[in-house]
Amino acid sequence: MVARPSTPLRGDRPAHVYQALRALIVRGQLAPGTRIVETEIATRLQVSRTPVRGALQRLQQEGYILDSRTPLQSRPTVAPLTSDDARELFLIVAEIEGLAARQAAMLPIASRATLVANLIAINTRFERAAAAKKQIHDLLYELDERFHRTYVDAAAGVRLRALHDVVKPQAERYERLYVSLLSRSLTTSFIEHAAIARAIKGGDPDVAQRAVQMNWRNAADRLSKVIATVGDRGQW
Amino acid sequence: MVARPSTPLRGDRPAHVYQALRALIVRGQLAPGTRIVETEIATRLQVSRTPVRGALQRLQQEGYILDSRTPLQSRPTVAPLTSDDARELFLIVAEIEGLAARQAAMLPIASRATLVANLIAINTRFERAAAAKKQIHDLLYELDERFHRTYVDAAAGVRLRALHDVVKPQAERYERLYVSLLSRSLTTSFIEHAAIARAIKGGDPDVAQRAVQMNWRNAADRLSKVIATVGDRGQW
DNA sequence: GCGCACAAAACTGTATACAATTTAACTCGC
DNA sequence: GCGAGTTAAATTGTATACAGTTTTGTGCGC
Repeated sequence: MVARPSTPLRGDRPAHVYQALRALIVRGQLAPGTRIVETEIATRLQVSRTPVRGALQRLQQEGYILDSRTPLQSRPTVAPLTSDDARELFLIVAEIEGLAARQAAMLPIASRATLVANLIAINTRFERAAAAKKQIHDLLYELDERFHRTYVDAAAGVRLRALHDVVKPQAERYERLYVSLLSRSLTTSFIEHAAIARAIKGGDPDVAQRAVQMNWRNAADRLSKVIATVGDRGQW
Repeated sequence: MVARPSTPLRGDRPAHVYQALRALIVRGQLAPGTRIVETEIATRLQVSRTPVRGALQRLQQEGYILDSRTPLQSRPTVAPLTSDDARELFLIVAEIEGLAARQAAMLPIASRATLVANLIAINTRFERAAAAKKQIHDLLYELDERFHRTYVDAAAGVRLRALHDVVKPQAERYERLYVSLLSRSLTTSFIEHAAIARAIKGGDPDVAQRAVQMNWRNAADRLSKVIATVGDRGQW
């Protein structure tokens, strides 16, 4: 009897709008700088403005949307992608995941062994994908992401994981945009991942934390250089 | 002509509700575990449910409010205060402020000198307040908070500062609750602060970062022990 | 043709009405 | 008296109406 089966259920509408919009922003279909209009989104997604409003507030708080305030009024736009922002974001991820790795290294020996085995397995696939003649960017991204998520999920508490869930996807905006430009440095990534796995296995919190920080700080350097070359997006 | 001069202006209502509720939660007037009802708050603050809704969503995302989900429904309650949560929260603050200190140590020498002078000045007042016969808890808290905020504001970028603004106030819930129990360890805090200032002055990022992390990790240890003794609040 | 003034349209903030669903209360039977 | 079932109250999710602002468009004077 329902008009369209895809209509989100009561209670899921805000989440639905949130995910739809976030996907559009992360994948670049909503370009940086684009103005966002509540009514337009509401119409397109077949819901009222109320759930849209909730989703927009969340996106804004998480940093996907900015208030481009003219004199004294808020007008939401898609956040731009800049070299400075990329660097800062990656450094923050370095700390969050570094803390997770630190706690992973303090896990009891049994769970640590399982975790390390998983990490090595993922990294092996990562190596193969990076060495392939024809690199599949989506796969490479997916494996890198999964590697990091594995030890975060294994060791982080609720708060740290929540923070990770909010911050990490924003790095995806940059990673997806520049993954083709960064594929050269994937061998380095593989080596750094191996170091992380070794450190967690060794059980030294400081070493594990530093290994992760190193990985992300290097990525921050590489990425911000690339962006500075190619030029910022959504900023003029 | 307006009924009450205190009525918030158009556009400020959600922020107003947010701050009012957050203050109530942080100061413990809204006890952990308390059920939060939209209509009740709307009535009390003389606004409609719409701005209340926005404020609640934000509070929830930031961790002040939880969804105590019965079968499949969301029912917001004030988040409990537990030993585990305190520890995790403080460890996260350690990383965020550690990163800020790291970047403070990389500031140009001139701004660094000013910053360090400010830090030392604040810490001197802190020492005096801690040594006073009759400790004023509010003042001690305020000085500690200002010490850390000083180098964060001086060195952190927009993203890191935003993160700090969201995470740090939550630590306040614990600090205020247990400040009387922790006042014994204030001398230690003074020494740790001095170490932080020295490290930033020295210009070594790693040392500065570690000094801050040490400060917060120690605080995490002390606090979680105290809580474990006294017992968790809002959890049963 | 250019700029300024005014009017119209668009958009957001807020309030409120309505619907769906959960929670509480109450009654009836045992 | 106690429990199950049923009904009433409360609460949230959603939509929509309305008001205040900002933006856009248009025409007039110069």
